[in-house]
Amino acid sequence: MGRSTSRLANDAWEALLTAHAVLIKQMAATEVWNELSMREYDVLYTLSKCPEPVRARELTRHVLLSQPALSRMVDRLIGRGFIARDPDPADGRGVLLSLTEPGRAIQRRVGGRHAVDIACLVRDRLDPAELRTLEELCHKLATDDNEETS
Amino acid sequence: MGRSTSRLANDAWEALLTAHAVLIKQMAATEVWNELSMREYDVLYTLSKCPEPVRARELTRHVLLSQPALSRMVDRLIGRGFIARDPDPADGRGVLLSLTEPGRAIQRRVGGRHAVDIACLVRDRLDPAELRTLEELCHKLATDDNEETS
DNA sequence: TTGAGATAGATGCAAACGCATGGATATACG
DNA sequence: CGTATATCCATGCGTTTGCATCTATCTCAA
Repeated sequence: MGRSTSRLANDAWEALLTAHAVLIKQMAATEVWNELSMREYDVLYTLSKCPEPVRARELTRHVLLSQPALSRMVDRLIGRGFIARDPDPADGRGVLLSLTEPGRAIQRRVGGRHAVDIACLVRDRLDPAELRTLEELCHKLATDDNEETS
Repeated sequence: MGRSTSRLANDAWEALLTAHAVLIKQMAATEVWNELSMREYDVLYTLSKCPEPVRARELTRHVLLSQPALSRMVDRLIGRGFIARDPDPADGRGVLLSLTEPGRAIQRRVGGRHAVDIACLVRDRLDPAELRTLEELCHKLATDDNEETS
């Protein structure tokens, strides 16, 4: 008590930032990322959760990359045969991105190994109830107010 | 209920990752970063919390940058007059980094504006009790087990 | 229908990154 | 004391990033 709401918000954000940095560093140190960098995995993982092909613009919103950076990363992932890019029949400007079978396979393989690391790093520090609470709070935090009306 | 602990851990981590990405993107879109990029601010902010000069190695641990990337960022920040680099009298290999007065000034200025953004983005979504809980859970998460014995 | 403005994605280019490595100093051990 | 090994930071180099900009397409109003 005594801390203003603003101070509380900043302290919580800094704690989240620190937790993110610490865990990312520890995860980056594992042997999981030999065939796929974390950023590349992030793109494939996001795609893997989309039942249908997605617009590149949509992907940019969910991945921490600028639009040109994503565009070129897509080029590279296409070159490696992991994703496909097709014109959007509903919008001549847009492209639709989707995982190929090899792309889905490598995402599953890397994702499986990564999930083990996550569990090892997180399980020792938070119990199930805390994990659920953290998940709920982060979901609230991630609520994009401009996205609700869609 | 029904989700295994591993599943819980992965879901919580994904939620944290998403919250981080969403908020970072929204913060990056503000006018705060004209004179200092977020990564540069991160370095200056970390330095600002150190009462004494810090070793570069120590800074690398707290900032999400590789050692060479930090080394060069330090070069640039020195060139702009924001930080100072001196040899460590206790260890001929090491360097000690510290904020200069202009560096402290710009960190305070940018930090002040940034804090307003943080408060605006976070306050609407979590109440004070939730903020405190989130901070506590993130602190637990960030506990580096290899750092306790120092 | 057409012309102005908005939006999607690609590309040129300089800046910044990570990996591998090098030179210098500290530490451990015979 | 001397040599092997580890640690710290800087630098070479190829890759990736972000900013600005370009082209193409869509939207909407006159």
